[in-house]
Amino acid sequence: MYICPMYSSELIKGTLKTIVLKLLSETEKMYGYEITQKVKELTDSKIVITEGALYPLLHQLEAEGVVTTETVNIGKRVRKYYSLTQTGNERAKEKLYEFADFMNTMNILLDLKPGVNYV
Amino acid sequence: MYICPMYSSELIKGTLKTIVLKLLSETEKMYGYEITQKVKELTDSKIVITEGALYPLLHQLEAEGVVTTETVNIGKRVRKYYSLTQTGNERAKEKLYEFADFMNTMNILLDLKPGVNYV
DNA sequence: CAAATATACATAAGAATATTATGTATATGC
DNA sequence: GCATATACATAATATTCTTATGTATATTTG
Repeated sequence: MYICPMYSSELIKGTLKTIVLKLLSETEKMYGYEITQKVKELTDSKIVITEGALYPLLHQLEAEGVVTTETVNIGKRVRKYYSLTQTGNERAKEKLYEFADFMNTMNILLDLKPGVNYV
Repeated sequence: MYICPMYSSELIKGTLKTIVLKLLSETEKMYGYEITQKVKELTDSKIVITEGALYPLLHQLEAEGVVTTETVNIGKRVRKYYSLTQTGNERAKEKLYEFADFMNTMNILLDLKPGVNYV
């Protein structure tokens, strides 16, 4: 289920966890498929999360106690909701802060104009 | 030669090529060690490029015709200068444009205020 | 002047994170 | 009825980086 992402995959690498934590931090609970669709929608299909990357990450976050799960039956199908724990909320803030700082550093390094559209 | 980088390495992943191409695009020629020092200096040691990552990348870029090399003897030591080819200059522009666009997308996705300091 | 640190290259083993492919199954639109 | 969408999962592979190691010369400092 690969739909030509706009960016060379290198760039997206490493941002997935930050994206997932951010979305969960503002929506109480979300299920995997929902996350992929939300990201696709918000980025106009520029970033497309693959299942092979997302599900293992979610499982890892659960094992770390960052998220808890709740399985709901939708008709005969199963849906697995993820929500942040208290630890998860802190982790989300840390990750967002780190990313913002990283972007500042990259702006300086690459000499991009902060502010307006970088494009 | 690992000097605790400020960011979790995940984030830096994928940006190395962009950084190197950017530096080479504004300095005619640079050698590997010089690149590591310049990045350290410009980022206040927040981003530290390791040799194990840099040298293989430079070799790859040369193999792709993105850079050409010039070996200079400094005393009894060898220094290998890298400079962008014409193809390399275009590649650098593409990479920078892509990265700027990626940052915009991430700003929207993560709901960070564009403009001022993201921190 | 000896030892530590800095300069300068290179590569190999291993870890982390993603892609691609595959599998299973139900639901919906045409 | 068939294609597409929803919804999960995992395994094989690829990519990119860290860590470690190796070689060698130059400079600083106690």
